[in-house]
Amino acid sequence: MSSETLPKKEALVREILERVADKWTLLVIDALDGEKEMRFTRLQERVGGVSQKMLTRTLRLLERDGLVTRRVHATVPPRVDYRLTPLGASLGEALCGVWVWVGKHMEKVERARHAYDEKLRPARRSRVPDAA
Amino acid sequence: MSSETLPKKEALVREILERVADKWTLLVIDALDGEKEMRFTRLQERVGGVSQKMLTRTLRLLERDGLVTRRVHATVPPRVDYRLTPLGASLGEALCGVWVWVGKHMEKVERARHAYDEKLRPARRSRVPDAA
DNA sequence: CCGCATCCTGTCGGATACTG
DNA sequence: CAGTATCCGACAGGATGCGG
Repeated sequence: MSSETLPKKEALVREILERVADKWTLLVIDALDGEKEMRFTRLQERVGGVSQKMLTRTLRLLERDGLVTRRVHATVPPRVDYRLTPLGASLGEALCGVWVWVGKHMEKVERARHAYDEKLRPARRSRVPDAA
Repeated sequence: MSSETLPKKEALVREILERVADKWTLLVIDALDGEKEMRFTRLQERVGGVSQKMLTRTLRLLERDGLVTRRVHATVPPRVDYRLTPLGASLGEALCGVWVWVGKHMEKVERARHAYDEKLRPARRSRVPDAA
């Protein structure tokens, strides 16, 4: 954890964090995790709700970062298989802790939210800036 | 890890993940982690690069989720202290694995990126959709 | 089937100015 | 100091249509 690292490394850490912390990346890694290989369409089903545009983009970036491999079969109709690299799988492991946390504590979070929202019921609603 | 949960729980997990996975939340949790309490401005310095608007919003959402407490001192000039709740600290622990991963593997990621970018040098640049 | 190109919208998020 | 209010540009990301 923690902070005072060299600004160079610091910047890179942040960049990678922001890369991984987008809307779909974690879900794609999760979907791929534990499987040998998966086709594009199957992956899209497993993730659920992702457009093919975003799935494609997400997979390309993961491929670029060396976390996922992309294998194109020269068949017709085309078939493309994705799988985690060892590096990607190791990230999956690291993320596992977060998944466990969410599964374990999400009800507390839900209760906290309701309590928070209740408390400012009558008067000025929404202390969260830019919220509707 | 993994998938086949009830769609209800599944949705909540995803929502919380998406909440945590924004540009600043992880960095704020990290900055707060291990400290007892921190003032708004100090926090802003530690995170680095965050506008007060985004810091405020991020903190409000964390407060709503029960991960952070907000204490206003009725002094002049005003003073507001933020700190992680036990729940927030436990999330910090879960995230620790991700931090460690990034610190450990980011050089491999960098090398993978360069290799990827090199490989499609001459012809059609950028296989990543919507990239410049 | 996979994925690229285009269009279009909402939201994210920075800059700035103002208040208690 | 710790916000709030406003403006605005940039981009994430969905929908659709085409192409190999």
